[in-house]
Amino acid sequence: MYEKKIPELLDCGLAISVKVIGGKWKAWIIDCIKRDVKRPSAIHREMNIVNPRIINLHLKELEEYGIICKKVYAEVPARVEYCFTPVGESILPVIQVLEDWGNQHREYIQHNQAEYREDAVPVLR
Amino acid sequence: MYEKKIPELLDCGLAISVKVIGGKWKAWIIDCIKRDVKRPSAIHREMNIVNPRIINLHLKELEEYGIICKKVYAEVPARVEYCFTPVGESILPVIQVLEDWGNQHREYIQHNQAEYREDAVPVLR
DNA sequence: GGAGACAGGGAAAAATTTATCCCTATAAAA
DNA sequence: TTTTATAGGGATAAATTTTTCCCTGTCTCC
Repeated sequence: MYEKKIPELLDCGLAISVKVIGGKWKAWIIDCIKRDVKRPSAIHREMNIVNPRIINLHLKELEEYGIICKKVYAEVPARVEYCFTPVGESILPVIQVLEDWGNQHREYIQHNQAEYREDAVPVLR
Repeated sequence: MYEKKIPELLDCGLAISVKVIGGKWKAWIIDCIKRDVKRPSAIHREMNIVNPRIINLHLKELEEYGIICKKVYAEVPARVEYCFTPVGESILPVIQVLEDWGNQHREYIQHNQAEYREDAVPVLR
């Protein structure tokens, strides 16, 4: 387990939010659970381009934050399911807002970035 | 300038949004500009715990995405100001949503994380 | 002339996150 | 008995982001 050398600044609400949903694959994972793909193996199957190890790390992180809840059933082989906590439910509409904004401006942003040239910045008088 | 070795996946809107606001200090920078702290030197003064170099990198990134617009005035010494583009304006309420959610659940999340213990996960029958 | 404010960036190191590889272990099915 | 599915993690490497250090200039003020 990696130990941070520089303490995080979590004084602002946005830092908290970004910490929760900012990981590379967290959004996808959350989306899986939202669609009832809630067992580790099922999530791994759907997110087959992502290393399962990473998915597990993200799941554990979300669990630590209290966004998702891990249920271990006493079956053999063990069955595990993740579901949202109430706070986890409450972040879903927030994610939807981000999703919508991103979809609405994807082209603009990608176009800008592709076309960007330092020398194009105009000098005003 | 660092060149990515693995192409980004920007197929989902959330990935776009996180890309735009996900940098370590972007939120603070955006907040500065929102409060009319828009000159590099002024931003550097306010964000004095952050290395100016980093702030400049983030500013350039936001400019590339078309979130902020750089104005260079033909004065000596050169005066530079950043302001929002229309798309930049449109992300402000999104950030507010994140800010609000984070503030609302900061304690819960930090408490959970502090208390988290693997062995506390119950086994269901 | 020297100090400080202004805007900016290269090179390299450090920190952090993500990825790969290869293990453990149990039980059902082939 | 070997394979497959389940869940999971250690060690290490690679990729990425963030940080530090130290430069370049111009102009104003003392």
